[in-house]
Amino acid sequence: MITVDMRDRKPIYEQLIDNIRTLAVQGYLQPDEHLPSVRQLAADLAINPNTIQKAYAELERQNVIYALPGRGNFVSPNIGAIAREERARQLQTLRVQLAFARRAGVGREEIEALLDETYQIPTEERTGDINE
Amino acid sequence: MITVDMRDRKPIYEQLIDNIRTLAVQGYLQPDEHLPSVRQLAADLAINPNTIQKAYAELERQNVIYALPGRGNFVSPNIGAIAREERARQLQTLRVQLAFARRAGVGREEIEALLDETYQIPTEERTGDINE
Amino acid sequence: MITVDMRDRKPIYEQLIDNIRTLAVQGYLQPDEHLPSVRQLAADLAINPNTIQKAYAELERQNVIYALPGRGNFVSPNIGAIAREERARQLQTLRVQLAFARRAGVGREEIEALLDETYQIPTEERTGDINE
Amino acid sequence: MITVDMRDRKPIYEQLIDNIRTLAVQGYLQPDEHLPSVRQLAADLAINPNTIQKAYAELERQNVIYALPGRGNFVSPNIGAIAREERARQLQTLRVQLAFARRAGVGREEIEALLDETYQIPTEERTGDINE
DNA sequence: GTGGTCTAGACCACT
DNA sequence: GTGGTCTAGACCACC
Repeated sequence: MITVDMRDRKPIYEQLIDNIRTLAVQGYLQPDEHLPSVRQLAADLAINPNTIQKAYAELERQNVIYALPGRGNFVSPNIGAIAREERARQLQTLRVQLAFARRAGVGREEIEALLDETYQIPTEERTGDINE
Repeated sequence: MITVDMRDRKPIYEQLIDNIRTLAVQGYLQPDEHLPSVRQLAADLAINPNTIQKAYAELERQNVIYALPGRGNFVSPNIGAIAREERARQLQTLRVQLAFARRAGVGREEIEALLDETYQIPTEERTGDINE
Repeated sequence: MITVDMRDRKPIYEQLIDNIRTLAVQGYLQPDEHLPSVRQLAADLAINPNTIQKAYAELERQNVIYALPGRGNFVSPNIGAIAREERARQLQTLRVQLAFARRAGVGREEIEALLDETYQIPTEERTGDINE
Repeated sequence: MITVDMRDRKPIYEQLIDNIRTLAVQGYLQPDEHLPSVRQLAADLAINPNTIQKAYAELERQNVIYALPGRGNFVSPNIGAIAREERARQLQTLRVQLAFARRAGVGREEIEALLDETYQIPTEERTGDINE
């Protein structure tokens, strides 16, 4: 689901880019899937069509989508490879950052806590065995 | 204990910087503690004094140690505060990087594996007690 | 023009750092301008390449220049912003120091004299036109 | 005249120290001159006597004044020498700072402007010749 | 060719 | 003894 948060200080077109990119990279969008048209999405989100166009243009530049003039915008057929590259890069960066954090004296428990925070596991699920 | 690995492609002086910085930041070195002299450490590690000097100079620039010419090199008295700032900065960077990794589709299990790798839990301990 | 004074008690590499930094900050060096190679400058100034290398390394750490291994050393493209920040910082420090000096009983005439000394106005120019 | 500014974020006893030190160093107080008693000054400034005492104690430690128990506090007979040392030190520091500022690209006119600001010459006095 | 690292050996100023 | 600077000469990886 594509959404935007007007109160967020991040520009709307950046929210759109991150949003669609994440959906594509995480496999929620299929290769060559037809994306909503600029006008349609602008109407749905009550946003200026120019903003949508700006986001689509940047996504095309990133090879995440491609445009067929007069037909619409589609998810790149290479989206799988792009996703794999992105994953590998983030994983490598994370490996390095973990080493830095450990060297700075950060304990494993603290990182586990960050993980809980990042993956947003509600307290009920985590401590569910109390009531089972 | 200060050591260097000649086979490591990382420069010796960088190994020394990271090594001593970690010792100081993790509390193994006391504030104002007297470090081995340039010549002494060079002899102990079978390394040229210039290389030790290069490492000590950079550590002084980072405010991790301070030098009294004619007296020796000493752990900075502010080392505690420096360590805390470093920890906070690395933790914040890690939080951001974890969010990026998750958005790229990295699963929590993969990060747990990286954690095992980072904190160097021997394979025996990690898998042994599960099914035995 | 980059020069060094062997008779000066200030270390050669510090002279080089100050010298090049001043040239860059005052706009005599263009962003991304190619600096003399380590060996070339060493030959020109009749100085050991290691000393040049030490100066270049510190300038890179200060973000005044950047190195492309195998290509050479270049003036930082951000040199303009770096110069502006430096100027503002020095001006503020000077403002504080002037207040201290005045409180210590230093008169304005003495500071004017220091200014003449600092900006090296030849005696002829300074006194000549007053009574002539 | 000894004054304090309650709204200033600088501690009152530091204001007192700077204030009295400046008066002594600038020659407004004579060697061996009798300073107001702790109680008298406390009453005049509507300040706790302990604060006055703390300031007098620090000034005695700096050899700016000396205390005769039961008699009172007096300006040090060496105040002249102390003032000269202080002046010389501030002048030297200023000389160095001026060199730094010049190297950062600060022009002489800017420093002249700072001087006007520091020595607080009202515009009327400076441009007095307009109405003379 | 370039920057970057390391070694060996020397000298200085300071404690 | 200590840190700090400098030289001379070598080797590596990269372009």
